[in-house]
Amino acid sequence: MSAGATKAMHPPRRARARRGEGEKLRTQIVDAASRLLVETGDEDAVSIRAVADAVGVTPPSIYLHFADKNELIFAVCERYFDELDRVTTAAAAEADDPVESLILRGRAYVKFGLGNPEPYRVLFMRKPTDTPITFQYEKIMSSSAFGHLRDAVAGAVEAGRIEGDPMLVSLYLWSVVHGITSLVISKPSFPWPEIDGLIDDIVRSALFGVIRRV
Amino acid sequence: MSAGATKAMHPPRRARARRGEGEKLRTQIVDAASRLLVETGDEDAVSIRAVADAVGVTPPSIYLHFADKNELIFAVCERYFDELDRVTTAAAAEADDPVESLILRGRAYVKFGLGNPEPYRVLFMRKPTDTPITFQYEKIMSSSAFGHLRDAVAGAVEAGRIEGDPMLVSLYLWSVVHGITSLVISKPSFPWPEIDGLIDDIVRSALFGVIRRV
DNA sequence: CGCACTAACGTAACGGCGTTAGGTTAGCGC
DNA sequence: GCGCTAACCTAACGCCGTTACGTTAGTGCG
Repeated sequence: MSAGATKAMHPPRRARARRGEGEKLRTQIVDAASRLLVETGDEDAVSIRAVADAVGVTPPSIYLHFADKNELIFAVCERYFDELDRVTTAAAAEADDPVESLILRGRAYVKFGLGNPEPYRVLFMRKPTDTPITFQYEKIMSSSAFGHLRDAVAGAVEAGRIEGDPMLVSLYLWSVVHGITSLVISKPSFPWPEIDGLIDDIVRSALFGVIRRV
Repeated sequence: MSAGATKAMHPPRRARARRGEGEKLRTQIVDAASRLLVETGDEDAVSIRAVADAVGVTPPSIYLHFADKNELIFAVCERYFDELDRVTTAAAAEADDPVESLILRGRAYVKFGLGNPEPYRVLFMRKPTDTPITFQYEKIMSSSAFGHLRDAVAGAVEAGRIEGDPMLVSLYLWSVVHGITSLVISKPSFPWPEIDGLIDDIVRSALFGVIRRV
């Protein structure tokens, strides 16, 4: 498979942390892993050994702060969870109309995913056996991103602009934006039409399916 | 990570094939890999060594017929490509109405994906760098499954039942069914509502967004 | 019948990976 | 100044994909 990116590029051995400051290593590990992920754009390049090298520490030291490799990778990608919420919330605020606001929110979701493909893949396209259980349920359900979507949909329903159960409609809209996002991530060489137009088209068609007719 | 499933379960050494029958090994390899994939339900259990063991041959012999591991795994999953077309085509034939037929087709797509999660993951949810280029473009574009969808959409447009460019609408519908499929595959522990109802709800809402109003 | 040729494999090894058992060092309290 | 323990390191296991190269056995030919 051959994934390794940087090799044998030991920075100077990290100085041992002082007593009571053992947690400093944890953030240094996450920072290094995060840097590796964005620089290589390849999850496989973020190996325990590569991260340890980047921090200036030996591989087993990683396990002082993470149970296994997955825990580390998800610790890195968890940061993108919050940013996804920030980005979609900001986009949704650009329109007053509830439906138009949902459209902007959907577009922002897709563009964020396409702009951060590897974190998105880890968070939303992974095999469940390689996904910590909290990232299958609570972390999503209680995430601001999903909560804000549900609130927005519920608001649009109350305003009489959208029909249906807010939860079902939210899952529907999530499916749509996740669908195009993950397809483009997985098949970038597919002859997609102009991407911005496609996204707009898809999101609008999707919302048109649950809109309240006059 | 620890993926290995069966270990040291050598079946008797395979007898060498006769002259001119070297291709027999290839199908035996694909068969064994396919069996491993469905039995374990885990792509990682399909290692070169495990497949070689199952066939009764040594690991390097795999490379007589496959350039690398990905080529083998996709050779296995390619079979599901055809079955996906068969299943969706059969489902679509159950209704005369073009729109209702598309709904049935969509539901069949999702259920097939959920029924074969690992092959679906390999075919449609993988990292592009681990996906043979032909599976990003030609194999999909020229696949009967996608072609039949486009034909069905085009027919519905000509019949005046659906609005829009057939290609764009097809990509839209594909995004929707792939979206819910991949989400459920990736997050099976998410508190989904009753799944059959959800699928039907989503597919109907999606088609409602491109239907022609009277 | 025997022999060279080559198709159809096998042997041995390289460098990587995640992970674990157990040892070592250094700062702080007493 | 001394023991305790937090904060690491050493060494290794067993797996992985992949490669260079050696071996065996059918088969057409003389």
